[in-house]
Amino acid sequence: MMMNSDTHREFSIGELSKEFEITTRTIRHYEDIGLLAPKRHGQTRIYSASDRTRLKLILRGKRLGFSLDESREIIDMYDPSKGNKEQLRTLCERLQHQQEKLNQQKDDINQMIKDLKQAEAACLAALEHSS
Amino acid sequence: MMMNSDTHREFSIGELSKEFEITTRTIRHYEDIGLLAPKRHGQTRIYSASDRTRLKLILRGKRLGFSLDESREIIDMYDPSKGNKEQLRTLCERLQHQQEKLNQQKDDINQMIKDLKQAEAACLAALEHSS
DNA sequence: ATCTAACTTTACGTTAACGTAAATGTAAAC
DNA sequence: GTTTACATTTACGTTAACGTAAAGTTAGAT
Repeated sequence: MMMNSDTHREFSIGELSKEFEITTRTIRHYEDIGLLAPKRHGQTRIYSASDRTRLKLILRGKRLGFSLDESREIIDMYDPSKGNKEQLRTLCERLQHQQEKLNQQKDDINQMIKDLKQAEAACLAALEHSS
Repeated sequence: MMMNSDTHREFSIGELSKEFEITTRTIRHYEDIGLLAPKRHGQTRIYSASDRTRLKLILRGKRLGFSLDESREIIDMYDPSKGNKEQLRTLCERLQHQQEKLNQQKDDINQMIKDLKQAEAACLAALEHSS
Protein backbone atom coordinates (compact mmCIF):
# COMPACT_ATOMS: atom_id res chain seq x y z
CA MET A 1 0.00 0.00 0.00
CA MET A 2 1.38 3.35 -0.97
CA MET A 3 0.21 6.63 0.37
CA ASN A 4 0.85 9.50 -1.95
CA SER A 5 1.95 12.87 -0.65
CA ASP A 6 -1.53 14.39 -0.98
CA THR A 7 -2.80 12.02 1.62
CA HIS A 8 -0.65 13.65 4.25
CA ARG A 9 -0.73 17.23 3.08
CA GLU A 10 -1.94 19.82 5.49
CA PHE A 11 -3.59 23.11 4.79
CA SER A 12 -4.02 26.43 6.52
CA ILE A 13 -7.37 28.12 6.65
CA GLY A 14 -6.05 30.75 4.27
CA GLU A 15 -5.03 28.18 1.69
CA LEU A 16 -8.43 26.56 1.71
CA SER A 17 -10.25 29.88 1.53
CA LYS A 18 -8.24 30.82 -1.56
CA GLU A 19 -8.59 27.45 -3.22
CA PHE A 20 -12.37 27.39 -2.85
CA GLU A 21 -12.94 31.13 -3.05
CA ILE A 22 -14.73 31.42 0.24
CA THR A 23 -13.91 33.52 3.29
CA THR A 24 -12.18 32.21 6.38
CA ARG A 25 -15.28 33.24 8.26
CA THR A 26 -17.24 30.73 6.26
CA ILE A 27 -14.81 27.94 7.03
CA ARG A 28 -14.87 28.78 10.74
CA HIS A 29 -18.64 28.86 10.60
CA TYR A 30 -18.67 25.30 9.31
CA GLU A 31 -16.57 24.37 12.30
CA ASP A 32 -18.90 26.24 14.66
CA ILE A 33 -21.78 24.08 13.58
CA GLY A 34 -19.73 20.91 13.68
CA LEU A 35 -19.21 20.30 9.99
CA LEU A 36 -15.44 20.48 10.28
CA ALA A 37 -13.07 19.60 13.09
CA PRO A 38 -9.51 20.42 12.13
CA LYS A 39 -6.72 19.71 14.55
CA ARG A 40 -4.75 22.57 16.03
CA HIS A 41 -1.19 23.65 16.31
CA GLY A 42 -1.41 25.94 19.31
CA GLN A 43 -4.38 28.08 18.40
CA THR A 44 -3.95 27.73 14.69
CA ARG A 45 -6.22 25.42 12.75
CA ILE A 46 -4.60 22.73 10.64
CA TYR A 47 -6.67 20.99 7.98
CA SER A 48 -5.90 17.49 6.77
CA ALA A 49 -6.62 16.17 3.30
CA SER A 50 -9.82 14.61 4.59
CA ASP A 51 -10.89 17.89 6.20
CA ARG A 52 -10.39 19.44 2.80
CA THR A 53 -12.48 16.72 1.19
CA ARG A 54 -15.29 17.32 3.66
CA LEU A 55 -15.19 21.00 2.81
CA LYS A 56 -15.37 20.13 -0.86
CA LEU A 57 -18.44 18.01 -0.22
CA ILE A 58 -20.10 20.79 1.74
CA LEU A 59 -19.54 23.23 -1.10
CA ARG A 60 -20.83 20.77 -3.66
CA GLY A 61 -23.95 20.43 -1.55
CA LYS A 62 -24.31 24.18 -1.53
CA ARG A 63 -24.10 24.36 -5.29
CA LEU A 64 -26.95 21.87 -5.42
CA GLY A 65 -29.06 23.95 -3.06
CA PHE A 66 -28.70 21.84 0.06
CA SER A 67 -28.72 23.39 3.48
CA LEU A 68 -25.69 22.79 5.66
CA ASP A 69 -27.73 20.38 7.74
CA GLU A 70 -28.70 18.42 4.66
CA SER A 71 -25.10 18.30 3.55
CA ARG A 72 -24.12 17.09 6.97
CA GLU A 73 -26.60 14.26 6.74
CA ILE A 74 -25.36 13.25 3.32
CA ILE A 75 -21.72 13.39 4.34
CA ASP A 76 -22.50 11.33 7.41
CA MET A 77 -23.81 8.65 5.10
CA TYR A 78 -20.38 8.29 3.53
CA ASP A 79 -18.40 7.25 6.56
CA PRO A 80 -17.42 3.62 7.23
CA SER A 81 -20.39 3.37 9.59
CA LYS A 82 -20.30 1.71 12.95
CA GLY A 83 -23.71 0.11 12.99
CA ASN A 84 -25.74 -2.96 13.67
CA LYS A 85 -27.85 -4.64 11.05
CA GLU A 86 -30.87 -2.46 11.62
CA GLN A 87 -28.86 0.72 11.30
CA LEU A 88 -27.21 -0.55 8.16
CA ARG A 89 -30.57 -1.29 6.64
CA THR A 90 -31.96 2.18 7.28
CA LEU A 91 -28.73 3.67 6.02
CA CYS A 92 -29.15 1.74 2.79
CA GLU A 93 -32.66 3.07 2.44
CA ARG A 94 -31.53 6.61 3.02
CA LEU A 95 -28.78 6.22 0.46
CA GLN A 96 -31.31 5.04 -2.10
CA HIS A 97 -33.75 7.77 -1.22
CA GLN A 98 -31.09 10.41 -1.65
CA GLN A 99 -30.23 9.02 -5.05
CA GLU A 100 -33.85 9.27 -6.09
CA LYS A 101 -33.98 12.87 -4.97
CA LEU A 102 -30.91 13.64 -7.04
CA ASN A 103 -32.42 11.95 -10.06
CA GLN A 104 -35.50 14.10 -9.71
CA GLN A 105 -33.27 17.12 -9.51
CA LYS A 106 -31.61 15.99 -12.71
CA ASP A 107 -35.01 15.82 -14.35
CA ASP A 108 -35.67 19.38 -13.24
CA ILE A 109 -32.38 20.48 -14.73
CA ASN A 110 -33.01 18.72 -18.00
CA GLN A 111 -36.40 20.33 -18.29
CA MET A 112 -34.97 23.74 -17.55
CA ILE A 113 -32.22 23.28 -20.11
CA LYS A 114 -34.87 22.35 -22.63
CA ASP A 115 -36.80 25.52 -21.84
CA LEU A 116 -33.68 27.63 -22.11
CA LYS A 117 -32.75 26.08 -25.45
CA GLN A 118 -36.19 26.92 -26.75
CA ALA A 119 -35.91 30.49 -25.52
CA GLU A 120 -32.50 30.70 -27.14
CA ALA A 121 -33.92 29.50 -30.44
CA ALA A 122 -36.64 32.13 -30.26
CA CYS A 123 -34.02 34.71 -29.44
CA LEU A 124 -31.87 33.73 -32.41
CA ALA A 125 -34.91 33.82 -34.65
CA ALA A 126 -35.71 37.32 -33.48
CA LEU A 127 -32.14 38.34 -34.23
CA GLU A 128 -32.38 36.84 -37.69
CA HIS A 129 -35.58 38.72 -38.36
CA SER A 130 -34.20 42.05 -37.17
CA SER A 131 -30.94 41.98 -39.09
CA MET B 1 -56.24 27.84 -33.65
CA MET B 2 -57.80 26.04 -30.75
CA MET B 3 -57.44 26.97 -27.17
CA ASN B 4 -58.05 24.13 -24.77
CA SER B 5 -59.91 24.68 -21.54
CA ASP B 6 -56.75 24.67 -19.42
CA THR B 7 -55.59 27.79 -21.15
CA HIS B 8 -58.47 29.74 -19.63
CA ARG B 9 -58.74 28.04 -16.28
CA GLU B 10 -58.49 30.17 -13.22
CA PHE B 11 -57.30 29.26 -9.77
CA SER B 12 -57.76 30.50 -6.25
CA ILE B 13 -54.83 30.94 -3.94
CA GLY B 14 -56.07 27.99 -1.92
CA GLU B 15 -56.13 25.71 -4.94
CA LEU B 16 -52.58 26.56 -5.86
CA SER B 17 -51.33 26.18 -2.31
CA LYS B 18 -52.81 22.70 -2.14
CA GLU B 19 -51.61 21.64 -5.56
CA PHE B 20 -48.03 22.66 -4.86
CA GLU B 21 -48.04 21.99 -1.14
CA ILE B 22 -47.00 25.46 -0.11
CA THR B 23 -48.73 27.96 2.14
CA THR B 24 -50.80 30.86 0.92
CA ARG B 25 -48.36 33.06 2.74
CA THR B 26 -45.65 31.84 0.42
CA ILE B 27 -47.70 32.62 -2.65
CA ARG B 28 -48.50 36.09 -1.37
CA HIS B 29 -44.86 36.59 -0.60
CA TYR B 30 -43.98 35.90 -4.22
CA GLU B 31 -46.44 38.57 -5.16
CA ASP B 32 -44.95 40.98 -2.61
CA ILE B 33 -41.59 40.76 -4.30
CA GLY B 34 -43.08 41.00 -7.76
CA LEU B 35 -42.77 37.42 -8.92
CA LEU B 36 -46.49 37.03 -9.42
CA ALA B 37 -49.19 39.50 -10.37
CA PRO B 38 -52.58 37.84 -10.37
CA LYS B 39 -55.65 39.82 -11.28
CA ARG B 40 -58.33 40.48 -8.70
CA HIS B 41 -62.00 39.95 -8.28
CA GLY B 42 -62.75 42.51 -5.63
CA GLN B 43 -60.03 41.85 -3.12
CA THR B 44 -59.66 38.23 -4.00
CA ARG B 45 -56.71 37.08 -6.06
CA ILE B 46 -57.40 35.18 -9.25
CA TYR B 47 -54.62 33.22 -10.86
CA SER B 48 -54.53 32.45 -14.56
CA ALA B 49 -52.92 29.41 -16.14
CA SER B 50 -49.84 31.46 -16.90
CA ASP B 51 -49.66 32.69 -13.31
CA ARG B 52 -49.72 29.06 -12.32
CA THR B 53 -46.94 28.30 -14.74
CA ARG B 54 -44.80 31.08 -13.33
CA LEU B 55 -45.34 29.65 -9.86
CA LYS B 56 -44.28 26.25 -11.13
CA LEU B 57 -41.11 27.73 -12.53
CA ILE B 58 -40.35 29.47 -9.27
CA LEU B 59 -40.73 26.23 -7.35
CA ARG B 60 -38.57 24.36 -9.82
CA GLY B 61 -35.92 26.99 -9.30
CA LYS B 62 -36.20 26.49 -5.57
CA ARG B 63 -35.69 22.77 -5.88
CA LEU B 64 -32.52 23.51 -7.79
CA GLY B 65 -31.26 25.83 -5.06
CA PHE B 66 -31.88 29.13 -6.82
CA SER B 67 -32.79 32.22 -4.88
CA LEU B 68 -36.04 33.92 -5.77
CA ASP B 69 -34.06 36.67 -7.47
CA GLU B 70 -32.21 34.14 -9.57
CA SER B 71 -35.46 32.47 -10.51
CA ARG B 72 -36.88 35.82 -11.46
CA GLU B 73 -33.96 36.46 -13.77
CA ILE B 74 -34.32 33.08 -15.40
CA ILE B 75 -38.06 33.44 -15.85
CA ASP B 76 -37.56 36.88 -17.33
CA MET B 77 -35.40 35.25 -19.97
CA TYR B 78 -38.37 33.21 -21.16
CA ASP B 79 -40.70 35.99 -22.19
CA PRO B 80 -41.19 37.05 -25.83
CA SER B 81 -38.72 39.89 -25.23
CA LYS B 82 -39.18 43.36 -26.49
CA GLY B 83 -35.62 44.24 -27.36
CA ASN B 84 -33.28 45.69 -29.85
CA LYS B 85 -30.45 43.78 -31.43
CA GLU B 86 -28.00 44.49 -28.67
CA GLN B 87 -30.41 43.34 -25.98
CA LEU B 88 -31.20 40.20 -27.92
CA ARG B 89 -27.51 39.41 -28.20
CA THR B 90 -26.88 39.75 -24.47
CA LEU B 91 -29.99 37.73 -23.78
CA CYS B 92 -28.65 34.96 -25.98
CA GLU B 93 -25.40 35.00 -24.06
CA ARG B 94 -27.18 34.83 -20.76
CA LEU B 95 -29.28 31.95 -21.96
CA GLN B 96 -26.15 30.06 -22.94
CA HIS B 97 -24.41 30.92 -19.70
CA GLN B 98 -27.33 29.63 -17.70
CA GLN B 99 -27.28 26.39 -19.64
CA GLU B 100 -23.61 25.94 -18.83
CA LYS B 101 -24.29 26.49 -15.17
CA LEU B 102 -26.99 23.86 -15.25
CA ASN B 103 -24.67 21.43 -16.98
CA GLN B 104 -22.10 21.95 -14.25
CA GLN B 105 -24.81 21.31 -11.71
CA LYS B 106 -25.59 18.08 -13.51
CA ASP B 107 -21.96 17.09 -13.22
CA ASP B 108 -22.14 17.73 -9.48
CA ILE B 109 -25.22 15.56 -9.22
CA ASN B 110 -23.70 12.74 -11.23
CA GLN B 111 -20.63 12.79 -9.04
CA MET B 112 -22.73 12.73 -5.90
CA ILE B 113 -24.81 9.85 -7.18
CA LYS B 114 -21.60 7.99 -7.89
CA ASP B 115 -20.45 8.58 -4.33
CA LEU B 116 -23.78 7.47 -2.92
CA LYS B 117 -23.77 4.30 -5.02
CA GLN B 118 -20.34 3.48 -3.69
CA ALA B 119 -21.45 4.07 -0.11
CA GLU B 120 -24.48 1.91 -0.78
CA ALA B 121 -22.27 -0.89 -2.07
CA ALA B 122 -20.12 -0.69 1.05
CA CYS B 123 -23.25 -0.72 3.15
CA LEU B 124 -24.58 -3.80 1.42
CA ALA B 125 -21.23 -5.51 1.81
CA ALA B 126 -21.28 -4.78 5.52
CA LEU B 127 -24.78 -6.26 5.74
CA GLU B 128 -23.64 -9.34 3.88
CA HIS B 129 -20.73 -9.76 6.24
CA SER B 130 -22.84 -9.33 9.37
CA SER B 131 -25.62 -11.70 8.41
C1' DA C 1 12.85 46.01 17.36
C1' DT C 2 8.99 46.80 14.58
C1' DC C 3 6.35 45.92 10.69
C1' DT C 4 3.60 42.84 8.02
C1' DA C 5 0.79 38.98 7.10
C1' DA C 6 -1.63 35.50 8.71
C1' DC C 7 -3.93 33.70 12.32
C1' DT C 8 -7.20 33.96 16.63
C1' DT C 9 -11.82 34.98 19.54
C1' DT C 10 -16.01 37.51 20.64
C1' DA C 11 -20.02 39.44 19.40
C1' DC C 12 -23.36 42.19 17.13
C1' DG C 13 -25.44 42.93 12.27
C1' DT C 14 -27.66 41.53 7.94
C1' DT C 15 -30.46 39.29 4.28
C1' DA C 16 -33.67 36.02 2.32
C1' DA C 17 -37.68 33.57 2.74
C1' DC C 18 -40.99 32.95 4.77
C1' DG C 19 -43.90 31.91 9.82
C1' DT C 20 -47.30 33.46 12.77
C1' DA C 21 -50.70 36.15 14.95
C1' DA C 22 -54.43 39.55 14.92
C1' DA C 23 -58.19 41.64 13.14
C1' DT C 24 -61.38 41.75 9.38
C1' DG C 25 -64.40 40.56 5.12
C1' DT C 26 -67.53 37.58 2.33
C1' DA C 27 -70.29 33.95 0.63
C1' DA C 28 -72.51 29.58 0.84
C1' DA C 29 -74.64 26.13 4.13
C1' DC C 30 -77.44 24.86 7.86
C1' DG D 1 -78.94 34.42 11.59
C1' DT D 2 -74.90 32.30 12.71
C1' DT D 3 -71.48 28.95 11.76
C1' DT D 4 -68.01 27.37 8.39
C1' DA D 5 -64.69 27.88 5.01
C1' DC D 6 -62.35 30.60 2.52
C1' DA D 7 -60.27 35.00 1.62
C1' DT D 8 -57.90 39.71 2.98
C1' DT D 9 -54.14 43.21 5.17
C1' DT D 10 -50.74 44.59 8.55
C1' DA D 11 -46.93 43.76 11.05
C1' DC D 12 -43.72 41.73 14.09
C1' DG D 13 -40.90 37.21 14.60
C1' DT D 14 -37.68 33.58 13.13
C1' DT D 15 -33.94 30.84 11.03
C1' DA D 16 -29.91 29.98 8.21
C1' DA D 17 -25.69 31.38 6.66
C1' DC D 18 -22.78 34.00 6.95
C1' DG D 19 -20.73 39.58 7.11
C1' DT D 20 -18.28 42.76 9.64
C1' DA D 21 -15.89 45.09 13.15
C1' DA D 22 -12.90 45.12 17.18
C1' DA D 23 -9.15 43.66 19.64
C1' DG D 24 -5.53 40.57 20.32
C1' DT D 25 -1.61 36.76 19.26
C1' DT D 26 2.38 34.84 16.62
C1' DA D 27 5.97 34.03 13.30
C1' DG D 28 8.95 35.68 9.82
C1' DA D 29 11.08 39.69 7.10
C1' DT D 30 13.43 44.13 7.13
